[in-house]
Amino acid sequence: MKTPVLDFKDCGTCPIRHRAVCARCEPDELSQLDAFKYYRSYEAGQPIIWSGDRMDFVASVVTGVASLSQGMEDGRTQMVGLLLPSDFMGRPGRELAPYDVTAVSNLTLCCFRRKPFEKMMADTPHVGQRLLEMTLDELDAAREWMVVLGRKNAREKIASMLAIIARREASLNLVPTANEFELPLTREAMADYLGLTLETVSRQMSALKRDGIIQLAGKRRIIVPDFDRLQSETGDDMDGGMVA
Amino acid sequence: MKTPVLDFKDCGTCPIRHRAVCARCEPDELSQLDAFKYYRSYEAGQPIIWSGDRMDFVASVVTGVASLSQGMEDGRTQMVGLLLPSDFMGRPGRELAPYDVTAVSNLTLCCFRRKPFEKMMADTPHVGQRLLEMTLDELDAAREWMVVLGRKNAREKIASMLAIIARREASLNLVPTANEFELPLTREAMADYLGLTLETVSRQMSALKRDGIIQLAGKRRIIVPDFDRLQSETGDDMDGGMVA
DNA sequence: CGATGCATTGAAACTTTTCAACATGGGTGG
DNA sequence: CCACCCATGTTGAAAAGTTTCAATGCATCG
Repeated sequence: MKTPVLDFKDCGTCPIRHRAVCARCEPDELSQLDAFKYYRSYEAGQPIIWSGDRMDFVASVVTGVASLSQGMEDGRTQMVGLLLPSDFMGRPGRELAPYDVTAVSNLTLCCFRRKPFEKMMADTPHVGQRLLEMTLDELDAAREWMVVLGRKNAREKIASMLAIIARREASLNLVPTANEFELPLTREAMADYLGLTLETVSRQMSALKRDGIIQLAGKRRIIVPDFDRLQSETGDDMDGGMVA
Repeated sequence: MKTPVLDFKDCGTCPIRHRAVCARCEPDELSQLDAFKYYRSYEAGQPIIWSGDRMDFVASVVTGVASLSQGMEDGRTQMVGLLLPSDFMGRPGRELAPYDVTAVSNLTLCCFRRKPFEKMMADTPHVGQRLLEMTLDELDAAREWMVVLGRKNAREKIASMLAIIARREASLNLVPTANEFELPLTREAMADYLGLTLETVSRQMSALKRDGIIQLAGKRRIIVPDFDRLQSETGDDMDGGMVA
């Protein structure tokens, strides 16, 4: 498999230009960023960072999906974040990575050397402001996920995950809901995301298929004939559910 | 019961002065804040905000404990945040509250009217910078909690909660670990925090007591004879566990 | 074509929940 | 002042849901 070599010399053609941490940068600020940015690509499954590693960069996900996960020493693993295009990785001011970061699918990052990025944040308030907005959104997402982990049963967990991925997929493509999409996770990754075993994930996927909530085309492509029906399996409030 | 009337005219005597969102404000900025701040107190158990309410203020917790929780319409509830002194409540730019907020213990808030606070954030970058730091810390805490919810068993969950509360208690009092502290939560609140039923919480508390990991003085006061022993019940790595 | 990695399915074991009864302990009103 | 009451907490036993262990299926890759 050949890793595609990216060559976005120009932020103007960047697919995440309007949603990433640089969303509100002016042309001169983009060229400032350009001075200390570089792209890196990873193949599906490759590790990007191990917990405890020194991290000299922060980055935006340009294409693909990455996971943040935390391991317990006896081997149990919990995914604590799923980074989709435009999401931000790393923390300004932090030397050591607190989580394992893995490329879930083929992935391209737009990396910024950490020190100059921190300097830019100090000098250019709206970069920090944008990062604050994004961090608050991530905190909301993390809290929504806490409800899934703490209070939903296995079927509701699976349905919730599918609904969330479908919605995010749709929002990237600027359509209301995606009724067909590629599931970027293995069964094991889903299990780590949902706090289940991979067998339970497999069983519940089969059950949702058997009940006609979803169809599978191959192992990874999901078809949702009726999004409301999927939504009603999540256990969430039908309408008011989403945060304002 | 009489609600104590607070009268911190002066930020100089404020117990959270050095940790809250205003930590890095200069005297002139504090007097700016003073123009649109006010204190409110609540008794243990009182609701502060219901999900969906209009929220015209943001606030710092001065004393006491508040909870953020999300309900599912069938009655299941998951606590998604526990706000201790110096923690920030509300989101600049957001009109409607996404969670129920409840005073867990007697509570005093230092409230700022939202609009002027937003203006101040725009004009005074370091307020936003401080809020970004605090939000990133909260995100870390939320992710740590996701591991607890997703991968730990009931005993580990209880031990984790006790260890975390003991540590936060200690850090407020500037001592390394608190080996005796007041547990501010009812069994039901603990259950909502941990994604368990209150019966399971009760059983595991009894088990930890039976095994000598903790002692109970009354219903709420917890004594931890050996903090390492408690820590070893959490399932976490002994030392490297804490994020850098 | 056999090996390897991922996924599915079954049955037994285990953990947590559910339902129900009982305990405790402060407060209130007789 | 005491009895009773209500909220909170504890404990037991059966039921339910999830995990564990084990076998099998299916596709891809060398």
